Amino acid sequence: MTIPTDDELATLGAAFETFARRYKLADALGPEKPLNELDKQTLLYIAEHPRCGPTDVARFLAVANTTISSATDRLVKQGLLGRHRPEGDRRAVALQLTADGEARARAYIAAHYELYRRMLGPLSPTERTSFIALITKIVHHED
Amino acid sequence: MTIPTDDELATLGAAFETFARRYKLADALGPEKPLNELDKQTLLYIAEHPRCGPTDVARFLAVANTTISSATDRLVKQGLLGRHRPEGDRRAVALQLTADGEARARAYIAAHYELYRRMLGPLSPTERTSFIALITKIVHHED
DNA sequence: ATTGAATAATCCGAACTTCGACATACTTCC
DNA sequence: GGAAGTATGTCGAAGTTCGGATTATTCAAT
Repeated sequence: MTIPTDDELATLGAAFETFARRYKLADALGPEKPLNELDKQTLLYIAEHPRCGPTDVARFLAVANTTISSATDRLVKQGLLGRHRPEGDRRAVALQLTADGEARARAYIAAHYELYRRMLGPLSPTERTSFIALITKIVHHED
Repeated sequence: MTIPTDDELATLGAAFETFARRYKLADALGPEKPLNELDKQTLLYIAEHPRCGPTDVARFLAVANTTISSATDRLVKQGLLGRHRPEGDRRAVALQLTADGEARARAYIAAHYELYRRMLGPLSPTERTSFIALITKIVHHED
């Protein structure tokens, strides 16, 4: 493999910094008070993994179990999440979003999509396809 | 402007999520205790803007002034940063990294570069150039 | 069947972080 | 000289994360 030049790396780094700074979710979606980052990630994970347990979330987000316990507490308190004891294993807890929680998750996803649209805006359709292909290639590579 | 398809957006979103999760700085650089995110950003900003003031940092990082006050306190306490009263305006404070601070900043930058190298690894030289050009185009666009 | 280890989740308290209100020191502008 | 404005810091309240104990349940092995 040829080695990227320092120049290339510097350009990429500068681009990423601006990227991260500019394309930030404006989390003032409505009258509801915004969730902190962990709670948002938790909400989104549960949206995609209904009836998962706190430990699954903790592993995925790489935080302590007790931290997820706090996060789910906050989400329950805000009426976005329900905790249920499944029949099979009564030690466990199955997390599931309420209707409000689902709506909130959908709103976040919509906001993400809007962000992606803005990102892709400056690119032509060909460039867009190319960009998506390249980043997908980067991500799909195991290392 | 043609509109990106939902499919494209979904692919891009999935890629970004994996991207953010995978390419995360392992901040265990050495025997020193790792800096928290804000302190790291502060360190890097000061590295690039020597003799800047706390308010500059606060504006750039979009946090309260007192928060930067705490962050610089921590950095000073760890011997990475010095505060000086400039002659011109004695209300102000000029922030400047110590030798240790500079070394630490260089280490972070090196770690970033290493990360970028790993990212670009799966791409051919042509693809690499293309990717960097595309992301630069996205970022340079005013919207 | 019983007991002991393993597992899922939570409670509790310590440490840390962020930030708003207020305070302090200095500068600038009449 | 004094009022108003600017740069920064102090202090305390509120919120967050996490390790260590605790509770409840399941599993495994006798």
